[in-house]
Amino acid sequence: MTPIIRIIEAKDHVGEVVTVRGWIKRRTGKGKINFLRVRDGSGIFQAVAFRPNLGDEKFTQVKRLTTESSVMLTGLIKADDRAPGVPGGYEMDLQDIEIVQIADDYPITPKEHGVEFLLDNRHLWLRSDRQWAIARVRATVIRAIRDWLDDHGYLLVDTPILTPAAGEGTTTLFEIDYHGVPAFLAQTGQLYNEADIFAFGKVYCFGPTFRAEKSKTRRHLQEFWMVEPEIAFCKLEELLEIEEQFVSYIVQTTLERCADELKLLGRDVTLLENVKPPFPRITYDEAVAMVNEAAARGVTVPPNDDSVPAIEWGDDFGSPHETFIASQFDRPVHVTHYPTRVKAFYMEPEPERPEVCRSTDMLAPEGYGEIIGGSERMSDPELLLAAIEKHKLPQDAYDWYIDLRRYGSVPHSGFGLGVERAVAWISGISHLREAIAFPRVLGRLTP
RNA sequence: UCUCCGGUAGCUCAAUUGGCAGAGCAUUCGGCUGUUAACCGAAAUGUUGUUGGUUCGAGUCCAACCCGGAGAGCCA
Repeated sequence: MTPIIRIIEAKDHVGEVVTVRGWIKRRTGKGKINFLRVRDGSGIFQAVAFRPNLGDEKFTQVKRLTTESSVMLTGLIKADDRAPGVPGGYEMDLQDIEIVQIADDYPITPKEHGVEFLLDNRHLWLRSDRQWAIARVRATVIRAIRDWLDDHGYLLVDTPILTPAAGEGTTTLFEIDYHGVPAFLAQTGQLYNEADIFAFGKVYCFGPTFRAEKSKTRRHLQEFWMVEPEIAFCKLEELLEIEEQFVSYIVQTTLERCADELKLLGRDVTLLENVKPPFPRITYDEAVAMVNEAAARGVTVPPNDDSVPAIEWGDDFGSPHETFIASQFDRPVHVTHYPTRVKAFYMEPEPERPEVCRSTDMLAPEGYGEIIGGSERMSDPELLLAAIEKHKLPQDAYDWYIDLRRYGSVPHSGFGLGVERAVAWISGISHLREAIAFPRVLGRLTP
């Protein structure tokens, strides 16, 4: 019985006879030699089946292997510069083979496929090199998120997914039947996070969130994962520092741990190496001036090379504006102090200038858009009550939320980071649908 | 919801002015000792998204609808 190893461990077993269990990605052959590209989840390498070494009977079995057939392969691990794979450079000289199953005709071929076909076959598409690399980047990003927060005194406190009508942007909520009462899938855990900080100081929630927006772009999913830290005794300025330390750690950790995966994805990592504090900070006022100056010059932005439209002070930025602003910097940029009227009711107004609020968006470079939205929250109960009235929200639904400001209110801040947007940005992939195993894009619920 | 683009073999696409429905890949068979989307030879592959219309004749023109993609708005 030979030892069973994972492909990623092959480099530690050069000169040994071992067994690898996995799937045939592709078989190519030339007469008495066949090359098996093998995947086992940990990595990708090739096994070389050479008829004189393997014997006629086993070689005949090798030639029966179809794409995605499952096998147990035993052979000698050799270092060879010609050997492709991830990490590559090592291959198996095949000595024995046990076929677990000969796979039926596999629908996904090495040639190009359309988006619809691939999404219909998402359960199989996940087996491809590229999806494997993205899944590993995602897992690494999530681990970095949790490590950083856990190591910096944040307590994980999960927030509910089934929520009552909160009155804010109800058109974007998925409604469900909660035993005869309408309920909604959560689009944020933030309000609950605010309750949690008064009990636990610094908290985060991490889970799926739901937006029923009719958004059909590369930057939108109906269901996506978001991490939302919330911090007591924290004002906007401190929040900005936390955000950039957090994002830098995620990016640098992923660069370190997923070098092979990013290489497979063709990511230009030099653009990520810059992602270290401090990040540039501009105000909404400055951003508006930048945009309008660019609009006057007729600057165009990807993806369609449309010119940057002018903006009037007080309006929110559209995607082309954000793309342009982010393109002016070599790392993510904080844009702070948005007009109060375009932001959520709970954001703390700037005391000297209440028409703007102590909000911040972090825009990722390379057109990936807003990856973080955050703010200092309103801490005064009277101001909050007035804001709820001004936004014509049902006051009784917010009784508990106002309570938080009545029993030991403190300045506090928090933000939400979209996991798929972060993964897409770090991976350099163009569409969020590849940043999660089973994406929920508008108009699709399967597989 | 709006704007633009598309739907032809299992997959990716082609088809001239409206005139016999075609390739490559995948599949099957044969050949070859270093392949990286192998190569060479052979075989097999169709309700052209749906419905209706114009026409001697429609993949091609017209209308409606269905599905998909890109973008806008909104957001992470």
